[in-house]
Amino acid sequence: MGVYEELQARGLLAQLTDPVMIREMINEGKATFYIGFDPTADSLHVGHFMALCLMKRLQMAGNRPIALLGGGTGMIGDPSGRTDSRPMMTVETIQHNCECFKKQMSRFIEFGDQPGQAITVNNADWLMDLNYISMLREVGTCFTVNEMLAAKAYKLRWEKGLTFFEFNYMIMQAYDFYMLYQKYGCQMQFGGDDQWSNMLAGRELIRRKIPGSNSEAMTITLLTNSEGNKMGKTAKGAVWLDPDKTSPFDFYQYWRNVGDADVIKCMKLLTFLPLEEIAEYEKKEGQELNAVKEVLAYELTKMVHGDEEAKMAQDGARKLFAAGGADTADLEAIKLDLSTFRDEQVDLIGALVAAKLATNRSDARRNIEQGGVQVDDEKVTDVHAVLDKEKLQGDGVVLRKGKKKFAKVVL
RNA sequence: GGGUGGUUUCCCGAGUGGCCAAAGGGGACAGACUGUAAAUCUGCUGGCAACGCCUUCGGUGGUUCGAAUCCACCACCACCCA
Repeated sequence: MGVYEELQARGLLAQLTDPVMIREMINEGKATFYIGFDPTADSLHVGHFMALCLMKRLQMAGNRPIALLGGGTGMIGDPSGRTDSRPMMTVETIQHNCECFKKQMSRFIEFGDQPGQAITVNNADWLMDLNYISMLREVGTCFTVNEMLAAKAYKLRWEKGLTFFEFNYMIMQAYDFYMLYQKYGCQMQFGGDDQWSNMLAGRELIRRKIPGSNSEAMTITLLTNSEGNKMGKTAKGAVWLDPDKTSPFDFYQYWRNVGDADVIKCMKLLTFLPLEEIAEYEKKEGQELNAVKEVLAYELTKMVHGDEEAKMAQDGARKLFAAGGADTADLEAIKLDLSTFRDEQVDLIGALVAAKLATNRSDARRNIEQGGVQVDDEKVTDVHAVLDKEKLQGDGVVLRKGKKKFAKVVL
């Protein structure tokens, strides 16, 4: 089975310009391809991770990846598939984010000068110095506004408006492909499915500028759950790959808690587990799926944070959610500052806030009133409850809010 | 450049002088049921030393016993016409 077939079997392929051609190119393992990453934040997230995995898969098949950092396109911001325009970033932020991306990427992809090794390029190198008039004459003539407006990716913007500024994004990305084609013989561009319009524009540009040229584009499925919503997002924001932004434990938990309907899909799309193994998991039903979710969470955490962190996250989670009560012995204790409490009394409300289990005192009070708070496995419903000082000075007290939030506090 | 409409709590969105900490929905959080899932049902959702007090309805100033609501100016946004 070639890479192409593997990708297909995993359900990764979304849209392709020429399936036969692409299949031949990537299976043979001699292709040079690129994937673009705009530095929209100081850490990669799950969506990027999928793209990196694709890179890795293709690299393992012998192809040469180019990771394109969008130091130039980041100056604009891709409006594709978005309802709102992106906030404008300063040059410093963009540079900083590019650095962060680079660092994280090198954990997954092998970069270097040897054949088969990946390279990074930054489109700021050619986009920033473009001259408006010569750009219009050189590239602007290759596109009609009619065509550009027809792009599905802008549909969401009909209501809220699309600025001319953002409208140009497509041209910039097209220009990237054109540049990489010339400089590196890069014949293929891959990316998320929301990039399709932009990728086609690039292909179009190459076709018009370079007679006899041939370039292809392919998109991979966006990671959505069974309800059609984007995965990798929580109420607090994205699930980041940076351990300082999303701890390995939270990362693990995110995948441990995916819906039943999404486990197998995630496994196929995100892990490198062999398809035969996944086929076995696919037979599981109901409660048995919990074991499959553990495998998924472990695998992903291992890839992103390493073996050790993955084991720790798994152990921690198992202990916390063990039947017959949580094992909280290993919880890291949070030291309380007595001077922040009144009358030298550690009230439960204050302790919950100090342990960050509640955002403020009102929130803590509500949770207590609703029976969501436990102190050392005892439900407490008295909002005026005070914690035992001797215990606090000894082993500490374990606070629990809801089913999944624990904290240990000591004095 | 001209015209019209708008800016409300995390988001959407009601509210056009007191009964407004502000309907309804979404989301979040908690409870029940469970499998650390989903669905469903219930509660809850500005803050505080909490049957009370304090701060909020784009900004500033004003009218009034009383303003999210009325007036003036400013800022921003949307749509239509050019």
